[in-house]
Amino acid sequence: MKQEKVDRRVQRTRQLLNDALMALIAEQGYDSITVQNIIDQANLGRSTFYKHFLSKEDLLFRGMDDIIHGLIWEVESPLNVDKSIGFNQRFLSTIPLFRHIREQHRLYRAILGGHGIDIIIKKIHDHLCSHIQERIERLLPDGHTCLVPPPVTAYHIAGTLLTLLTWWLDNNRPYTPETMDEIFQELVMPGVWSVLKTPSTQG
Amino acid sequence: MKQEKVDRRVQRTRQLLNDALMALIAEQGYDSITVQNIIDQANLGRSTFYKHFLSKEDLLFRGMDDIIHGLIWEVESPLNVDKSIGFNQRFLSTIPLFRHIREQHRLYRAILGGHGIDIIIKKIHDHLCSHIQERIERLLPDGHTCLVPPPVTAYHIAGTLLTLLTWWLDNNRPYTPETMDEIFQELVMPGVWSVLKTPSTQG
DNA sequence: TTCATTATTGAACATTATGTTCATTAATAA
DNA sequence: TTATTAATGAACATAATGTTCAATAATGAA
Repeated sequence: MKQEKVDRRVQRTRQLLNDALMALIAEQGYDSITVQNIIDQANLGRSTFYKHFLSKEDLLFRGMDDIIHGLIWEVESPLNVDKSIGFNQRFLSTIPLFRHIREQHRLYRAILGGHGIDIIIKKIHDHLCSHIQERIERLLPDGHTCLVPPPVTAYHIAGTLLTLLTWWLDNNRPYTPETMDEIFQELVMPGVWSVLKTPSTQG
Repeated sequence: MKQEKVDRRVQRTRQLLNDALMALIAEQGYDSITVQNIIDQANLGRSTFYKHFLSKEDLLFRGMDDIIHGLIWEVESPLNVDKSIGFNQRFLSTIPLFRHIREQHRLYRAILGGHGIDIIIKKIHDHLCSHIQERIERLLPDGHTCLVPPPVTAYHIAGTLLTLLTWWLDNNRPYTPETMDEIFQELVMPGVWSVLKTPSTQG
């Protein structure tokens, strides 16, 4: 039902600019990139760039949805969702996530690592947060109160995931995705179960 | 034993520039600050700025040691160090840390919050890391192997601390430092004890 | 194929911030 | 008091941003 017929040239130009940006990010990081670099890489005219985007930030923002959806999909993928999940079952497998990141580790290292891209990290964190919060709420019995409010717990889990990912990328991925998942389960989940199981009034 | 006699004018100028930067960071965040803003705020000439610093980054880098030492001191403070600490005692109280941050929350929010300053966050994380790693090693029996290597665990703890701090600052500090410490102990420490107590070969 | 429409091009331009230079003025230490 | 050193501010060079416009090329629809 799509009636948006975008001119072939427009599609091509946007694609070229987006690819150019991603290539440059993976190559030299984000901060030092200039509009000139981008149009050189894409081999397009200066005015063409500004016909389509306001700035390199604008190009980044509109392109990052692809990256983020690709990443979130790995967390949300049907294989990871178990509707009958309970307190003693696995809450979240991070194996697909680590595998996905490994496949494009140069790009993800530029985004998450050492001098990462703030705004994307924040967006990824936001998405992870709301997804994890949903999982927590789906899992809690009605009227159950926790020692720590679920939004804080979700924020914490998303944060630890990003921290482990960052460490992994900055240290050249010394462990397999499977091992990283084990580390996540052992290091993060005990505290999470602890605050989810324990109501404010100890019981 | 200090034989460095720095000209009064030099001290004054550097102090003014540093104060100006901190005030601007707390007021409008770091990214949008220009050298012009800084010298306007400090009420100094343009060439004076470049006599002392190479760029606003340079000014930030040389000034941030004060911030970082102020913060790290709260974690390392004698009250927090217990040489006889053992597996079942408190590993780290974060109360002084949250109190310290609360005192300068505008500055710290600009540094750690929403659009924080990457390079400082990284530096703080590095310092926390090595401090926490020392604590872990001081605490482990000789020859004890852990399920997760202590450097990873230290990296994780430092990350969670910064995550909780960031959440706290970005949400206008809804809880007391004491409550935040409780959250830290309940959410983070169970996993940490779990991986420290458990050797690679389960025992 | 034709042709009106729309996108790309590149050069020129205005603007803004950076970083340097230097002669003049002012503050400092001794 | 005085030699030394710092601050000043205006002028300048540089580099990146973002805009404009007339000429050219690609596109889609008939």
